Amino acid sequence: MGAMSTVTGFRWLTTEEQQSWRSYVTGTVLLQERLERDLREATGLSMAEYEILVRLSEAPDRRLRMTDLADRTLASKSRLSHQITRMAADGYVRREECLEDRRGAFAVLTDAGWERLVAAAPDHVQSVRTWLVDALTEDELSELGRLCQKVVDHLEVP
Amino acid sequence: MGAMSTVTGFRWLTTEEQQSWRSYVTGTVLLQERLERDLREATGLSMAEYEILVRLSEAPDRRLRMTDLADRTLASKSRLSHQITRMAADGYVRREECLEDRRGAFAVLTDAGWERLVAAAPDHVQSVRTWLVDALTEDELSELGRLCQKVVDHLEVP
DNA sequence: CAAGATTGAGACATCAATCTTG
DNA sequence: CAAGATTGATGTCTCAATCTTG
Repeated sequence: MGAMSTVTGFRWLTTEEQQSWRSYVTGTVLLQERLERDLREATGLSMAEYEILVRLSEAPDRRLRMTDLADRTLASKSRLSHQITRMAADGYVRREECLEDRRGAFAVLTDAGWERLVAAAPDHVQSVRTWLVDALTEDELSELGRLCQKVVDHLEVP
Repeated sequence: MGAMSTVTGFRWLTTEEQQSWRSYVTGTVLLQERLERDLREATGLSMAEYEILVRLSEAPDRRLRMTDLADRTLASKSRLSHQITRMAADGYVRREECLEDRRGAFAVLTDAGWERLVAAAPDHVQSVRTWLVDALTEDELSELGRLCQKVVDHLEVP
C-alpha cells in the first residue's frame, strides 16, 4: 500500500514506524492472551472478573458505585452490568441500592469474592512478573510505563 | 493485598512496578478501543477484518493457507475460520481448496476485499498516527517497539 | 496417530432501547 | 431533559468435538 503515497501524498508509516507498531501489536496481544490463559488455568477467573474483585477489595467497605467501578475497570456500563450479574450468580459480589441517589447501585464484594481474590492474586502476580517484569530490566519497565502513560494522556487530552 | 508478603514471603510487585503495570494496561486497552472505534466508524471494518485484508493483500496471489493466515493475524484457527466465513458472506474473501495438501484450504482476497482495504487503509493509518505515533517522539516510539519486542521474544523462548 | 481445518454450543461484548430518578 | 443503570438482541470468541487427509 505504501506505493500510493507517491500518488496521493498521504503520509504512511515509515518502515521503522511500521516495525515499532507491529512489535507493539504483537507484544500486547500475546501478553494479554498469555496472562488471560494463565489466570484461567490457575484459578478459573477471567482478567475482567479479577479486575473487578481487585477494585472492590481496594474500595472503602469493599463497595463501589457501578459507574465508578466501570471507570476503574475500563469497562462500559453495559459490559460491567452483565458481568456483575454473572458474578452475583456465582456469589462473588452482590448488588445493593444507593440511598443518597436512588438511581444508583453499588456492587459489593462478598466474603466468597474476597477469598477468591486472595487465592488468585499470587498466581496472577507471578504471571505478570514472569511474562512482563522479568522480560525487562527495572529501568526498561519504568520506561515502558512512562511511554504508555504518555499515550494515555494524549488520548484523554487532545 | 501487599501486606501478605510479610506473612507468606511471596514477592508482590513494588509500588513502581505496579504503577508501570497499571499504565501499561490502561494504555493498551484505551488505545485498542480508540483504534477499533475509529476504524469501525470510518469504514465499518473491525481491526480483525482489517488485519486479514492486510495480510492477504501482502501475500503472493493475495492468498494464504488458513493456518498461515491465523499465525500472521495472531488468531486461533477456530476464530479465523469463523471470521473468514463471515467475510466470505460479505464477498471480501473466498475459500479455495489446496491441491498439494488436500487437508488444506486457502483464503483468497477478492477484488471487493482489495477495494475495501484500499479505501480503509488511509483512515486506519491516520488513526494509528494520531493516537500512537504523534503521542511520542520518534525515539520514544522506537523504544516502545524495542521493549515490546523484548516481551515477545521472552514469551516465545523461555 | 498428528496436522489442517471446520463446526456448534455456550460465554461474553456491543449497541440501541428502556426505565427510573435527579 | 440528563444521568445512573439495566436489558435484550445480535455478533463474536472460546473450547471441545469432529471430520478428513498426511
